[in-house]
Amino acid sequence: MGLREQKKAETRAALSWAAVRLTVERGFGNVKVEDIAEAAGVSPRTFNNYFSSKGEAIVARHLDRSLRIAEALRAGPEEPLWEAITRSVLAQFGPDAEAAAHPIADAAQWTAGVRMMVSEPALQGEMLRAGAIAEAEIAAAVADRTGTDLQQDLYPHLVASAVVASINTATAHHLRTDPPVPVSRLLADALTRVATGLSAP
Amino acid sequence: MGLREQKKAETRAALSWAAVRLTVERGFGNVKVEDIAEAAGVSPRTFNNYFSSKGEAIVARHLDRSLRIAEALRAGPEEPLWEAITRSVLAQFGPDAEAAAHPIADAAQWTAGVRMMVSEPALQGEMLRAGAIAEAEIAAAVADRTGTDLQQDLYPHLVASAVVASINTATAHHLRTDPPVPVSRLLADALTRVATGLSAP
DNA sequence: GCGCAAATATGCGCACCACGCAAGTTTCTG
DNA sequence: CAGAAACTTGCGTGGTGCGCATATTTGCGC
Repeated sequence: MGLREQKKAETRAALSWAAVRLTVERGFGNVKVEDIAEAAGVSPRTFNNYFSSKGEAIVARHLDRSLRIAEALRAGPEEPLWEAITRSVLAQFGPDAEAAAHPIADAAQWTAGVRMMVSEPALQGEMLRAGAIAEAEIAAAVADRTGTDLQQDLYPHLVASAVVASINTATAHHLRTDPPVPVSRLLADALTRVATGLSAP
Repeated sequence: MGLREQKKAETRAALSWAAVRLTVERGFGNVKVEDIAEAAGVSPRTFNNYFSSKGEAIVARHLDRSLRIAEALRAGPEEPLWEAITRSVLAQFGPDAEAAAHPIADAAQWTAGVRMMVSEPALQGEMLRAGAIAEAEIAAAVADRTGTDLQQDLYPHLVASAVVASINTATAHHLRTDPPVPVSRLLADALTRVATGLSAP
């Protein structure tokens, strides 16, 4: 990667991280793009060269992580579909390498801020949209694995949307529970249930 | 219903319908709030008393329909869960009584406009958010039927999100196919697959 | 019928936002 | 090292969401 793309990726990451941090700390409505740009050491106008809205910046990390699921699905070995899916999903929700770069001082306060953030209507839409974008990639990967056709068959899209729905549900439940249940446990449970027909417990 | 609520519902419906029609005809970016308000015979400021954004107005009918699924689920007879779900969902996508009130002149042109509309990023988020709102109601209805706990159990949320995902996937596939496959057929297929474990076809 | 309280519609104003355009500045390439 | 390409920045504009004050309409008790 050249110096150019390097700096670009750094600026993007800095903007996205600043957007998340400030939103969690102050609330969505109390953060101006100007603040985010300043925190990332860049002009306000530049912000919109990277993201077309505050919400997009905040959700960028979630989107990246979701897209990595599709990557992992393509890269993995031959194995039954739902094993591959479970492996690919859990790999993105394990011990987070990024977490080390942004240490959280007060975990409880951070969680409270995150709860505020995800309850913001404007961000809910953006978050779900990120999932939908990843869903398209996942559907393509599933089509490859199963020999189905994206244009003609409902199946790969259905699987992909069920996977994304499982992720959304598991993370939402994680934020709902107190004390918090680990996301990986909830994810594994959700995917297993979906893969076996969602019969009443 | 008193005269007051009556008029309110009418205004709301008029605004939402105007928003959809104008957006389908001209494209999202070429419709101003002012236009929608004018088409509904109301002041621009009043628009924001009903909806807090253009997107919300456009998606209102979709939201209402989705909420009716939860209603139907509560109202229905005792029967196996997935039978009840399928019945409740299909009831909202049958011969549309609303369609009679708003006859479409050129079906092909309308479909093209709808395709433009759903490809608008801002509206995708709003659409998905409407689904998420209905999802909460559906989850509650499922919890009732299955004796599970919304706060503690993942199951009702998982079922609800899978149902909403099925609807989204089926309608998206409907818009993708040419000639169009009936939505009801796609919906029934999707729900059946989800209820039986999404094994490869 | 009648008048009062509550709900609703409207006008006005403000802060913010997304984005096009036209420089200025940095990085890549031969 | 020079020219091209990519990126950043400042400025201006149209549009939006919403708080606040006011006028109008509706519902309700008498």
